[in-house]
Amino acid sequence: MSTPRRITLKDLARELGVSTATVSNAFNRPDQLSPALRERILGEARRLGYRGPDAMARSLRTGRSRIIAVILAESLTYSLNDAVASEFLSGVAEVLDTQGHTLLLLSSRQTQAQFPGSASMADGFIVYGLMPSPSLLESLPSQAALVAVDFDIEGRPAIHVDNEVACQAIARHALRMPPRRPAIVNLRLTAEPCNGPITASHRLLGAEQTITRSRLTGFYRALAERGIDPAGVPMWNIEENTFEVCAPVLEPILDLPGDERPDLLLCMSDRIALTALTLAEQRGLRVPEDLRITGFDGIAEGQYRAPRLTTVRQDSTEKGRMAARMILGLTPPASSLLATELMVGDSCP
Amino acid sequence: MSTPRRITLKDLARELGVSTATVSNAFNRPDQLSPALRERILGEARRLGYRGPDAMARSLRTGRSRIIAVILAESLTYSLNDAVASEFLSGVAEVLDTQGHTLLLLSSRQTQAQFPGSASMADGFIVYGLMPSPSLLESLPSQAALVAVDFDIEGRPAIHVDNEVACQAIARHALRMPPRRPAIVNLRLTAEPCNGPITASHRLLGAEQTITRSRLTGFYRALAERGIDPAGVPMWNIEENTFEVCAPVLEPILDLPGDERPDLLLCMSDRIALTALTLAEQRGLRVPEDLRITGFDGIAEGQYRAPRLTTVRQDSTEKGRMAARMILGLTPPASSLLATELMVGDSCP
DNA sequence: TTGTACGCGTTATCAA
DNA sequence: TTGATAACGCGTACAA
Repeated sequence: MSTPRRITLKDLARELGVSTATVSNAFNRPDQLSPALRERILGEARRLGYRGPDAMARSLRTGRSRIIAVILAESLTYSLNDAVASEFLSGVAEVLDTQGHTLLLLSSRQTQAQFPGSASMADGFIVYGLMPSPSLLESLPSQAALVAVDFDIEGRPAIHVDNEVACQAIARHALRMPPRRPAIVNLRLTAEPCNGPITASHRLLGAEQTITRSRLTGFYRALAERGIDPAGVPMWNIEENTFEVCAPVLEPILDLPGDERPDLLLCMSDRIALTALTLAEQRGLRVPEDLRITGFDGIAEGQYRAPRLTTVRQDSTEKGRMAARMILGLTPPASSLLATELMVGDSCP
Repeated sequence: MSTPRRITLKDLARELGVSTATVSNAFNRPDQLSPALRERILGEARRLGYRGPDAMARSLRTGRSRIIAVILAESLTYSLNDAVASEFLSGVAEVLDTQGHTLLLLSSRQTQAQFPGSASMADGFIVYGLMPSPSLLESLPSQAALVAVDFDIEGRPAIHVDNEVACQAIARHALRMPPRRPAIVNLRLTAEPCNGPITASHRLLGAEQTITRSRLTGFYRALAERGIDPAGVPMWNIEENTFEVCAPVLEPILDLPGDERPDLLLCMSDRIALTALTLAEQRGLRVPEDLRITGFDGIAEGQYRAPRLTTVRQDSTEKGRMAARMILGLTPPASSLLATELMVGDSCP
């Protein structure tokens, strides 16, 4: 018995009595050979069960894999369950699909110190949400295309949302009705991990490290405009944008006696705001009468419920599309800023 | 100026005056050379900026890419925003990560008739949710590892949840309090796409084509046990598990006059059930007093709200882990069945 | 313990 | 329009 080896382009060429170059052309450049010969080659290929040029060999030869990698800041488990990250990926996938490219998912939070070797096959990298550790970044092919999203990498194009303007706008809206006790719930803002109140002893991350710092600046501007001293507004911090992590931070706030409890919660994400909403409902607090709540993101879950969430919508899908177009060279690699949209719902009319 | 060509293993070997085999071994088989030499090689590699063996060349040589592809039934846009699919992917990613493998995302619903060529680089394929078209399946490398999830592919291992038993259990629970007008809301059950009532003229898909057929069988068994003729229970069908598609189907049901409106809705997914819950609340219907609702899946969104959803929890994450272990050969390739858990919430106490 | 030499399957170049 | 041939960068028998 001969070994049932997989059939290759070379086998096919030998079988047909033509050169490998011609077979290759039959698959890749139809204009380079006569239609008749091409037909004969394709027919024989089908007959012999040859599926076309091997992807790995082609990649080695051409130096391109037609794979684009997205490097997510959080674990895949978190990112895949997060509406904002998921929408972003949708946008990326949409463009890649139409361009015959394929999507590889990577995470900065992984068990290994380096990316798996297979990661470096990608033709380009979209880095989402957070600067990976320098060593991770080093392990990427140095000349690969790279686009940063929601943060900056020196010398690379970045895609941002105008966080500061957006937060100033939503805070302005909320402050049109003066709150007695406004409060801010931040997301990953402290230098050291912290789930709870932010005190004077906490150092905050800089604007180049986290988008939420820009959001806070927006809130502060609006507060100052209304003559409210931002320093007097109590703040809390949350490390992970999930119900499980948000709830224990928010519960004590809502359980404060009525004359200490905030009557306006400016939240840095819809997940935080929705968690607050759920917990408020469980406690019989009326929204917006007893408590007004604003979010950030504009995720579906906040809009398909009653009361609808007042929030700022960022078009994560479009952000993904932009990143993908840029990484594929469909768009010149230049940093850009996406606009946001204030969405007035029922949680803060 | 010489071209700044990327440095290769061969360059490194020449530079050091050792053979390529030795350099290769320094990276891949530390035991095959003296520690001293290995140190020298690794050091020089760092100095010259050599990042280790090229992934494509290695893949061509070894025939393995350390990439595992997941083929999703729906579009990536849908799948990434669906809690059940996302959890499944989390489970897959978790195992792949610990094994130094990488995750490629593919969808059966794409613009092209064939998968992009890069898809065939994957060492294995996890096919999730639905049989892809035969031509798509054909375009996969014939000898690649393959695992089906939530449906069957002849001659391949499959991973299932016990849909029938689960649905019989939850219907049994619901029917302990006899409903006056029970109804069933199905998901992708009709042979022809249908968003609305299912009539006698509709053909239904078979159990080998869709898991929801098994779910229906479970409901029917429980109904028959209670002496209710399943044929008399009105059914609706929904094609896509999103709020946008569910709502227009459910609204007319909830808008029926009180003496025609169902008082028990057996839903085939949590998304359907949650949409019904939201719409019911908007209409001032009391749940569970006026309307009892059950779901399927056990997604977080249904448990972190009031009233909590009565549902069946399937462990999608574990399903993903199993699929990944099997595709990596950590587990023998054999079909298996996951247990589910009845979760009694407030929507149908 | 280290080196030689071949082949993995393809595409690009150049010549016919 | 087609063919011959040299890379692409690496892994691994096998020999030394």
